Amino acid sequence: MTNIQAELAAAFSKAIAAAFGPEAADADPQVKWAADARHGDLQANFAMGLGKRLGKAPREVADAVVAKLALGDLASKLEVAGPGFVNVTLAPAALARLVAELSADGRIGAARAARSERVVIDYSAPNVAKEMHVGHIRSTIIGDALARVLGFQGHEVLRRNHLGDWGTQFGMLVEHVRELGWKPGQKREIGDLNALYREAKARFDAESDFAERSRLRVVALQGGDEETVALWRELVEESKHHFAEVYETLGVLLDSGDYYGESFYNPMLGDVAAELERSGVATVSDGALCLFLPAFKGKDGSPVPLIVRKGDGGYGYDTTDLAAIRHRIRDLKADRLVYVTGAPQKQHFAMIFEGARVAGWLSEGVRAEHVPFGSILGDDGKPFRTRAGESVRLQDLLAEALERAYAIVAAKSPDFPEEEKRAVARAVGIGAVKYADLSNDRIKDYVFDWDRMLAFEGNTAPYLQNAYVRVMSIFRKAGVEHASVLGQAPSVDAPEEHALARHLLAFGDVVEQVARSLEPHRLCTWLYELAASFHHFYEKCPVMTAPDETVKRGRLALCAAVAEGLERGLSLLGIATVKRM
RNA sequence: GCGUUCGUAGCUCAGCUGGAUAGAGCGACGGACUUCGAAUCCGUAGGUCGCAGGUUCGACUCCUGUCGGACGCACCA
Repeated sequence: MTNIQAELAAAFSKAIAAAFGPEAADADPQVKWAADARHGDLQANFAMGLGKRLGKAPREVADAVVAKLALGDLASKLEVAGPGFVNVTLAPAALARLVAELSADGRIGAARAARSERVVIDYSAPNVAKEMHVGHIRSTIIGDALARVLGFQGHEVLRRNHLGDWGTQFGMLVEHVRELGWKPGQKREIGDLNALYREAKARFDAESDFAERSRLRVVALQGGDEETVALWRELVEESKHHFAEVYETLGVLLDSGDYYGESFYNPMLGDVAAELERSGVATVSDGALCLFLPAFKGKDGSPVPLIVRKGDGGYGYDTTDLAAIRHRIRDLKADRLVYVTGAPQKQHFAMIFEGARVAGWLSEGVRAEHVPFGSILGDDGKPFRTRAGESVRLQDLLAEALERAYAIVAAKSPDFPEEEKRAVARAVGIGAVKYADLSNDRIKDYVFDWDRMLAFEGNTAPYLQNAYVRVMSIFRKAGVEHASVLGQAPSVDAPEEHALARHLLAFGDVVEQVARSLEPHRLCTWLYELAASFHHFYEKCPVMTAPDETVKRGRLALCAAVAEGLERGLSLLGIATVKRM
């Protein structure tokens, strides 16, 4: 499959070298998709910069390059405009051929990565014994989309769900359930783990002797005491069932094979500390083993360390994260490490990465990236909470999404069988929640608004799903399977057809952008523009009543490519499509 | 105090590694259904891109300063 942007860039580079010799050959041709249809399909913006460098007028430079340009039959029009932009309009035959190719290759023309990397992606990370709430939703949804996109590119994606399943709070929790009479291996209905946690916490704060027993219980847990460990394990297992339900509802890739909680790294902590101490990278300060990083300063201007080993001999999250990064680089041999956690943890991960570099684990050839995201706000601009001021349980949120979507489907399509109503409600409701989260630039906070995310207007999942439904409706009407016309030449003569075809060609570039920037909203923007462009076509270019059979076949072929684009694009975001709704 | 991050139309947001006259949706106003799904589409009005400098042929984009919001800064994740 040809990437038209890359192809043009190569042709321009050649022409630049031919026109101005080797000293100009390194100039970036700056081939981009034209933002405005009046400027053709793609534009090359090298002339202004190169003209400056060569001391020539930009338009002269552009003319000279265009004279050397060999595009074969790709372009129907080349023009030098404005200060020296070179506008390229794709030839109909070439455009039709390219769209036919991409509709049939199963990838909408997106290339597989030149080199398959092993990517460890860390996301979701709920806490055991606490229910998942909105705080976990962004990491889960964004991480899932990134895992899908990177996997689609042909990378080997290792999902890591860094569960909060270890630490001092488990001393408290295990002690509490033990005192409630729990015995390992008993059959029991656990019910509300959250409530157990709250009870334990309340006792911990109120009863000093319980607090003391809890501290001893932590020691027992860390020391491997059989009964303590067994009870802890049961609590963890129970939580995993809860997580699995949420992931099932949400439709994300995470499964039980992806659980690598903090406890997984626990056995490595001592060795990590020993290694850092032995190599002299970490030093003792105030009784704690610390890894000081001069670039990170605290309130008083003195360096803030990573605490490798606490003063009491225990280990905190710094050590766990150091152990995890060492393990992922040294043992898993990852090429790329991706951490999808909230923006407040930005400095923490910058320190972990710097610490890993100082320790000699993270070196050139391995990329470590934190993928920060903002918080979810209510319509009052404050953190999204229930009216009672509590954090919203993820289960409740998803249940409401399904309920609201079901009400819409029931109202619009009352004749659908019950089962289909539910299936559509699931695709639309869950899709709306995911898309609302993914379609904004992730670094920004975003305002949670049911009505907006479930609307059929604007940049929403229902709008995109509906566009897909309309495409499929055409095929239903035509009595043609959309898959049967994939690979056929589309009609690209009308301006709306041309624009739609051109937009499809950019998919591969968009996927690459998402994989590089780890910003899924770029794919959302492409999808929204695809749907909008399809609607323009839909208004102006009837398929069933096309002027002749050739145009009709060409329009069906174009529709099939659009269907592929919508379906594939949404699936990379973890969002389902339905054939009617 | 230091650092990170955000500030684009009344509201919610795009604007790709600086590129042409800054784009959408909602809301407002005005249109389009015996015609492939009107669950949609088209048009009009609406912005000194927080502010001030700077770099550049060219700045919403980069740099400096400044104002406003959010967040972070040693043994909790």
